[in-house]
Amino acid sequence: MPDSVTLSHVAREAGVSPSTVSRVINGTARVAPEKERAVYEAIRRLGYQPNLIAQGLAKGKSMSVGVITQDVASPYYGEVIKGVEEGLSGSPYYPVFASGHWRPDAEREAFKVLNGRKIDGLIVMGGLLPDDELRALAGGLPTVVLGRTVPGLEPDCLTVDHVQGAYEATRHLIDLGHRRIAHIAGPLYQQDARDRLEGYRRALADANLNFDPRLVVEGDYHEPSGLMAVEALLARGALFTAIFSSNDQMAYGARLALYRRGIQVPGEVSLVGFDDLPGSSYTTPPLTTVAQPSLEFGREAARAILSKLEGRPYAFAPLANRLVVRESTALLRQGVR
Amino acid sequence: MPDSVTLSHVAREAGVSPSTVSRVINGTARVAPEKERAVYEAIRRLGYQPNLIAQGLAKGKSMSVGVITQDVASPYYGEVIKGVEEGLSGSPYYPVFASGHWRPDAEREAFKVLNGRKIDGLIVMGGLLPDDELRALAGGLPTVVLGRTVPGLEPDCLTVDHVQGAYEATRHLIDLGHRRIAHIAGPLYQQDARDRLEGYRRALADANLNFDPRLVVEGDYHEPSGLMAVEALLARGALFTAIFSSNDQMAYGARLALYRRGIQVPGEVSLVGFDDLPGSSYTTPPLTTVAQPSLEFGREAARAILSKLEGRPYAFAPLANRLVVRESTALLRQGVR
DNA sequence: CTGAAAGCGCTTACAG
DNA sequence: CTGAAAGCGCTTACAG
Repeated sequence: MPDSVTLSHVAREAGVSPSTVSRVINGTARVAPEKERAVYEAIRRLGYQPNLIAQGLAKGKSMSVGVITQDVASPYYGEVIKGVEEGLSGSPYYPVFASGHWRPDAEREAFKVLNGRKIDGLIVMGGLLPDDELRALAGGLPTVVLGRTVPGLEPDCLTVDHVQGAYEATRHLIDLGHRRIAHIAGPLYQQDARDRLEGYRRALADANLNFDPRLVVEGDYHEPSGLMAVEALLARGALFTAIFSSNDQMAYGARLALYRRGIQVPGEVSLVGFDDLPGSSYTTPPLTTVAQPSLEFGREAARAILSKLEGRPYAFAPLANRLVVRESTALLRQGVR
Repeated sequence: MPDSVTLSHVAREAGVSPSTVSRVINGTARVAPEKERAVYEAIRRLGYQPNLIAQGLAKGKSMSVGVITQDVASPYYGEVIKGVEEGLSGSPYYPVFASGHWRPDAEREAFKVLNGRKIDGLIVMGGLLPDDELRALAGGLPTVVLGRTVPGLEPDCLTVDHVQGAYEATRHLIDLGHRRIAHIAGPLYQQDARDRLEGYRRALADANLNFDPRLVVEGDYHEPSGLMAVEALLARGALFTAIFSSNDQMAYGARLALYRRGIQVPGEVSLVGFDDLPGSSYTTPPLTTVAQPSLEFGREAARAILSKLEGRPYAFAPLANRLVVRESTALLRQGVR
């Protein structure tokens, strides 16, 4: 932190008191036009920039909002983070990130750090912190929770309906004539993974198709688990003509497993993902998937926290997933498998 | 910022002066064992957490390092950011991110914000800020520049040798028998894109192959431009049996263009990328590419800035790209194209 | 070893 | 409209 020009310097330069300088900067009280001009002039001349740290201490707020994310390098969270960044830009608030790495203790640690930095608000993206701890946090701080619904905290929770998204994906496969549809589930300790499994089951049920547990394998949302899931399915002799993967990354893995086995997509097996990652329109073939409004998700979270910070309650805009049909799904060809 | 327990509360509770509490917290002077114990006890009982903002103001340092990144949601930067995060964790310093979006004015703005937050050090990832501005920044603040070399600032700049990486990629293709190798370049206003083009040219020259400008197309490092590049190549009737793409994302685009035309990879055209994004081992076929040590890149930056913050000079550990041969490249088949 | 005091750079009642 | 003063929560010479 190099020595820098302070408010007092500006005051001296402008021939007014520090209080006055503060007032013109914050527009917090009427100031004589000449003085105002003098202050602005001095600011310009000195290249003065307010010390946000000092401001924070004096005002009792740091003008920052903490964001607990799980993995900055994940393509999905990357988009959400970007949305938060965009949503906050232009406001006086600044995001400060901390990673939970999907470990409750890391999340607690992240919160402690953020708390020490006196954040004014908190955005929690998913995570595994128990509901009651989340409620405690939200009790002490304006909070927005992304991707999970915490009982008692509903108005602060923003989620997208994954059941519906998964339902549509499965329905799409059924409409194409598929009857034996495998599902690569996400880690079932996560709400969204359970929801997507549920959507899959409902679509089957509504089409009078039996749910066959031998057709579902649990993965961990990463590519290798998608590959292993297909291997597992094949190893157990499961018959299927389509796969609904709980996210795109696992679908990539599944795609590769199929490729290695020489199984055509979508010729022999149709494949649907979930998330619509940026790369999914560039897989071969381009992946049919459920698009999540991840950028908008982040923006919406930013808007919500901004409102709350100003003491206004906020009603989330409804956000919906939507199926994007590309080229990895096709009509069931009779006689295959 | 909810009302919280302050140092004075702890002092009162422990029956000592605030100074003493500060001293035991910071281990900044010897304190009588009983008092020390009393203080710790009080801290525990009250759940006290130091206010980093106030500490920052008093100490004249904020214990934070600013990180100017270009795009948080890019898969490549995501990894680097993660590396920085990891490298800083465990230290008392905390990263604060700001995005430059590859626009000099946005970078300036980002720096202003960070400056207002009184960061103690700065990590600049790439970007388009003119060299002299970067030198000015580095003059006022411990700085580490990633991915570009600024004249006069060499000891603060960490780069990987892209010329060498591109050379190896091209060489690999040549070794496979390819003679007509197309190159999809990155945006040539970026140093790394120019370096990779240079590596391509050198490898050709060393193999006594002519450089054919009709075989190179400039893209923008994103998928669509890779697709368009192949279209352009095809449209101009260029003959090639291999493509070296300046990054993986454009290679994905190229792959799709080839797929659409029914051109086999690697049967008819071999394809090499650069970056080794997490998804590249899961494309079909898995992509041969030049692996960048992106995570390590970020960690190294963190180590460097930490050293500098403690006043110790730092010599960067050498970081190298390495070719990862997967399945998108194959021996030239005679008679094709 | 330890406390009282001053100070970090701001803001904000309080007077006028 | 405007200045002097107190205060935000810490740290750190300065005395003792």
